[in-house]
Amino acid sequence: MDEKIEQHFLNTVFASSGITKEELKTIIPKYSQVNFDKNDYLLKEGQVEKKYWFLESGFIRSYVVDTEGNDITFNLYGSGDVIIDYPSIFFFAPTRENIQALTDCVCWEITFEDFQEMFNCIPNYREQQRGLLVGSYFALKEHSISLIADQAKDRYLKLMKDKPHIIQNVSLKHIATFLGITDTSLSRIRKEISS
Amino acid sequence: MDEKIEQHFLNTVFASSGITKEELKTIIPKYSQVNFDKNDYLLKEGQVEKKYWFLESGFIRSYVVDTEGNDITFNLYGSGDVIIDYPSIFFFAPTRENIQALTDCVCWEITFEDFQEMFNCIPNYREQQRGLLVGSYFALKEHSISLIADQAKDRYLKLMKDKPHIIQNVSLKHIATFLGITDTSLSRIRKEISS
DNA sequence: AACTAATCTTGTCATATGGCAAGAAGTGAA
DNA sequence: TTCACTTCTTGCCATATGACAAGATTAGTT
Repeated sequence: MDEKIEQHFLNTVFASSGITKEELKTIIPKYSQVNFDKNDYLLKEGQVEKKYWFLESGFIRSYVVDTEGNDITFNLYGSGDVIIDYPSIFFFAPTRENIQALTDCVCWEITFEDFQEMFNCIPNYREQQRGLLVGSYFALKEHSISLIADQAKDRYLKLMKDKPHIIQNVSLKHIATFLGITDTSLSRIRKEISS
Repeated sequence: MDEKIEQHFLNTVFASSGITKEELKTIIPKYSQVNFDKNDYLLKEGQVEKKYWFLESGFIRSYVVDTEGNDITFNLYGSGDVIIDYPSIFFFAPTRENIQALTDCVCWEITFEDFQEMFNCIPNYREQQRGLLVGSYFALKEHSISLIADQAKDRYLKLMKDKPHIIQNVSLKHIATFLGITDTSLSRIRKEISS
């Protein structure tokens, strides 16, 4: 059992937090592994999310379709990322996002109930989760600011720096809408950078 | 006492929900009136928000200063809006926003503790708050999508439709950064629309 | 009223990005 | 392999928006 926990993907997730090995024995069993095939949906618009996920391997994107029918990538996820839709999970609201696997994926799922219970009872877990969730919220906020303040090229360079594995594994058109530009423009930006 | 409650600004806020008069007698006393002068800060970057507000009258903006020193308006608030910073209040994280009164303001403040207690104990309150908070979160999300998918002119028209009082009372430069454009461009958009 | 500062408008020009379409390259299926 | 399909690149041109600077207008202060 101990060895099993030590090898566990979630062990690496919780590694740099103050969570003890004893606590891990309580925490890790609350997570269950879920595998998604390429193109599977984790969540579809209108559903209520009652759980959230850690992505161990694979790539996932969330997107919305706006009133004019544009498919816009709202977020891109790679190994180690948390996949969560806040209003859905915290306020039981039907989501407006679609979350879809871009490749085969291995995820670790936890229900909101289990999350809440541990959040209340295990201070180290609380601290770790707090940091994680805040981080993921801020990333979205900063991306939104970047759409206003930065050039497309700078946004691309930032993404390259922060999430190189995304750049290498997600198709250009999805990255483009995430960055708020067309695939044509992104292709040109790539060319410019490579020279 | 009853009359006092009926005239109350918060009464109008809760009016269209299923909240009963009896419940209002519990709820309203948890809110306290706070007045801000023009230019006062409700929250400064780095602080932890332990409460949130309803804005009865006046105008407020939240902004961030990005790495290049640009002042970017993140949100604009008018009468009836909720002023809240999610990660700060739900995860006790230091905020990255500055929230500042643009005019003298009358606000109604509630602590997170009181909010939580009533959220748990009063189902009608829970429903009402859920709708409110989800709405305010979605508005930000849709704004972010609009920055990608829509022309600046369309964003302006949308704001004009949704929050005409903001257009009329907030300075052009703040509206411009909120819409993700320069004040020069917004001035031209206004001219174009008026003709 | 007079003065200063802030806000808004307008002109000229530069440039980032989009729209469209053709071709190239890569991918998957039979 | 071959064929269809998607993805990516590239060219040409249009256009939305920005940068900068000069006035005009408005608001705030003494």
